[in-house]
Amino acid sequence: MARRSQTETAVLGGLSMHPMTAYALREAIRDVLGHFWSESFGQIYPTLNALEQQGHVERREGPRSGSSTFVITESGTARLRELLSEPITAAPPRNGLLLRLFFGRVLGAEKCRELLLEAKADAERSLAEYDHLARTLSAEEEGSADLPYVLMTVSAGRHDAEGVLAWIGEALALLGDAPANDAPANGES
Amino acid sequence: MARRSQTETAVLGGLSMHPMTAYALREAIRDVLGHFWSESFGQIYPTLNALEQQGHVERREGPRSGSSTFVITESGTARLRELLSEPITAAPPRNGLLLRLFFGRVLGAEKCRELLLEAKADAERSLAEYDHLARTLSAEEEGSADLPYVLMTVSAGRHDAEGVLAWIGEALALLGDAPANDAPANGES
DNA sequence: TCCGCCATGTAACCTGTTACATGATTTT
DNA sequence: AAAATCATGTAACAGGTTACATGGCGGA
Repeated sequence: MARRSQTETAVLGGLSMHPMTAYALREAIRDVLGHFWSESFGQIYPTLNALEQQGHVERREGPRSGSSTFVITESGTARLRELLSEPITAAPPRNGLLLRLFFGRVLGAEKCRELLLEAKADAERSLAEYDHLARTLSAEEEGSADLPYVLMTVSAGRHDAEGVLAWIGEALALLGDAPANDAPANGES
Repeated sequence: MARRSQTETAVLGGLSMHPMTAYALREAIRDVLGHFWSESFGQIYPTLNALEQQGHVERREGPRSGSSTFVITESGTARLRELLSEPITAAPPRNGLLLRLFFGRVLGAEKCRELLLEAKADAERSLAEYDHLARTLSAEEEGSADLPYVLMTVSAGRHDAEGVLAWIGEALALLGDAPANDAPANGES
């Protein structure tokens, strides 16, 4: 089995967009793939060394003394294509919010409501970020062949956040929310 | 400290509903919390032993020779309440589908479309399961104080699946799929 | 009788995060 | 000159899965 399962994919994928240092790669992953992926230095550096030894990336002079810019090779691109074609290994689900709500009788309705309101604020913040991101990317990367794919992932985030918001409305209703500041009830159920 | 394990929470939570063996606990987690949580034997057994030593659960005669039924104690319930009140430790995001789509230019539009159609089928299957689950639970657990909380988590699953379906429609459009063979745009059902 | 499920546990093995150690370069 | 940022890497540890080892019990 693949040792560094999907880290290899993320690293090669990042370098497939343009060459960069390990440090920049991590920043790119954090800033651009952040809503759906993450990697830490502790994974990135060893993975890059392994990929270099396999000839999938090459080390070039970096922007500073002692730093290296990594460039993906032909074989690296082939390897990436291979990795992207492998079946998706889904992480076992672990949703801390739902775990708490499931045992809501023990936690208490009031705390549950608080959790839901927090989650609502988070989702709203995310939504705004996705909108901003979509606009920025559409402008900056206009015409790029990558753009539709990138926008697809942003769209996933938006729909997810919207789904969460819709759910929270329903969940608060299940908790028997009373406050009169709420929106009118919807017709169907 | 490093992020705490929520296994303790899940185990105490499970036992808070009713006493059972470690084996049954794992089955319950798989079958009932399955859409948003998972635990393996390798976690459950050591956790139960630790909880027993702390006096949070007690070991009783099990349904078979050599088996034990675990019962949550007063202090166990208090501990559970405490754990449920702790801040949620979110797992770093890792969505293998979005990772593949992001690098879709390398993978190729055709493969991307296939991935999306697979995901669509999954989401539709999930949706049906959630609907079935909601109906079954509403009937079986009618009047239970746990019911609204349980339904809340099912509702989360449903909204998530719906969000995925909505997203997939948009994503396929971004891929430049053929005309409107689908019926995506019109009102929610 | 034999198979499959209930039941308990452990050990090996990954995968991945965090903290640490180190230093160069840019900015203030 | 000090502080922030860029940059590289390692070691320790946490959290978790899988495979294995073991055995009782019920039904075909």
